[in-house]
Amino acid sequence: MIEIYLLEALCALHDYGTLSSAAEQLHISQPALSRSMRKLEGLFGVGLFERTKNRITLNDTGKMAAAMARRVLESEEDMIMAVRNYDSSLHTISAGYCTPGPMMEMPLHLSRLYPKMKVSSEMEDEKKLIQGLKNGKYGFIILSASYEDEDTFSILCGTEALYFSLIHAHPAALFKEQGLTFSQMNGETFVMVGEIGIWRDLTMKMMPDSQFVLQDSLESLSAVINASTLPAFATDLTIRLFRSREDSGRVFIKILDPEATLHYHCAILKKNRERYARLINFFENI
Amino acid sequence: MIEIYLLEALCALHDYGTLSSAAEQLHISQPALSRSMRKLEGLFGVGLFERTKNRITLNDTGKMAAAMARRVLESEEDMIMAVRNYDSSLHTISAGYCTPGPMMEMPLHLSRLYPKMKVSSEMEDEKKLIQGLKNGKYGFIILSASYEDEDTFSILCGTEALYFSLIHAHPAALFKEQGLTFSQMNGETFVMVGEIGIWRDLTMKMMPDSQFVLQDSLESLSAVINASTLPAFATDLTIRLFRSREDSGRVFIKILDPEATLHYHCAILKKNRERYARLINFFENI
DNA sequence: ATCACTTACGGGTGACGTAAAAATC
DNA sequence: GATTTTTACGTCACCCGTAAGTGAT
Repeated sequence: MIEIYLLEALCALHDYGTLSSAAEQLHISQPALSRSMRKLEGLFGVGLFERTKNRITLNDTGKMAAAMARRVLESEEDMIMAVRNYDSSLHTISAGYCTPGPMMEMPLHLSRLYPKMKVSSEMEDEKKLIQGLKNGKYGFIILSASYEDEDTFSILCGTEALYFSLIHAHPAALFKEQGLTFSQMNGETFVMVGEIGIWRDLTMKMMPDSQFVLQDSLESLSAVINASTLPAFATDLTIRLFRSREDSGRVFIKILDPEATLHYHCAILKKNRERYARLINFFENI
Repeated sequence: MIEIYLLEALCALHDYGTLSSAAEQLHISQPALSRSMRKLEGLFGVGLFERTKNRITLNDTGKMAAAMARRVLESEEDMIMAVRNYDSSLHTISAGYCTPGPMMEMPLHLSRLYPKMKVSSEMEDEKKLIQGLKNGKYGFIILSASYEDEDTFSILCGTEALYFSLIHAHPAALFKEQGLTFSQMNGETFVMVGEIGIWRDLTMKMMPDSQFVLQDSLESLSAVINASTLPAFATDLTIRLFRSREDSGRVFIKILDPEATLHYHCAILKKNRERYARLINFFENI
């Protein structure tokens, strides 16, 4: 068989036209490349070059061989990447989420449950999550409702309750103990992160008269929240995760509407039940 | 990049299951193969094997890598064959013929006109010849009639006249000087080769009441002809080519019908006119 | 004179084989 | 004890680089 380095050399010669420049490109000496080309002709058993005394050019066969060699090189490159990706996929748990809360929380649990696995997280709308679960993109997905079909089962895996985040001076801050409803705050202007999954549709639907100032990321959000007096949102989960960072002058008031509490369900393909046994067991013992 | 010999080693291990038997198959020592597999893992940057103390097996990634490696090897093999075939095609003149006469005669001329070229000859019906000319299978074709279209031109390149070949004792042998017509021999039984292209359709059409004893090859035909008293066929061309071999007791009588003389035309793609200039010139000077 | 390819020669990397050890069946 | 893999070590092939030579621009 013909070794790869010879094919690479042939392609380099095809690309750069002369032995010298191709050799430079390949980081080898020019005589070495000259020898390789001779060797290549021997292995093919076919003439590939027109040689004059101080010039070597690819003949028709040589050009054709270079073109085909490039395809072989590409196919090898593809193979290497495919193998690496496959190996990587065997060592990573890919999860899809409908909201940022679980997406922030789950990797902590996963890295404890599967110490040797890498974790990859992604937020998408629920339709794409289900699609990705079925085509293998995700190992499991976190939805806001149960999902079952012939290939798929799901289990309840937690809840997340929405809160208003208000400055103490806000009139509604008085409702701290008793809670508020969406309708009571309808019409106010809120600060909100763009990437909050289904929360966004929910709040817009429940408070159709409100305006929402969107922020790109959680970082800029907390800056704006701290600097502004506008109401914002939090959830029990984010309050717990970030409480230590900033108790700074905001009061969190539970939203009483049942829609304000999401019941998360983890959906997994039935054929993968075994692989995610530890995760399932973890959810069942919450 | 990963060299081919490593991929071959991986595939051998996949096929034979153990290092020892794979090494034997590859004609290398077993430790050498062991090292190669370690090197391969290094190059992929990925584990490919499950190793116990005295057993090595491909893991999932390894099996997948072996499968993909095999495809790379096949693609390289294909490339090598394609290059060799392409080179060969550049150095051979492929011709298609409608009858055996020119097919026997032309290679002699061709090897003189194109001393460095190989010659490949084939007999087919005229429809397939034209098809083959257009798709590049043939460099030129010899037809029994002129053929011209937007891509193709043809030139008259010779004639071949059909003769009856009779034993001297045959009554019709008396017509030696004056010739015979198909109708005069219609009804007789002839010995005939199977592979004579359009001659066969012609004789059957012109002598619908005759029977034709078919022989596989020219060799068996001449044996049968010599041993038998049945009439047979010859042409000016075959008489000239084989006369030296056997003047043996047969008389050749020209067939007078105009259909018995074929006017051969050589068809060539217009784009190849330059390439076949010597051949065209040869035909024009006959 | 410079550039480009080839030939010639010496050196080093690395792939190989042999031998031996370790472990499993 | 037979088989299989790994480790260790010495050898050899082969690919490489330097240097010199030839011919063309």
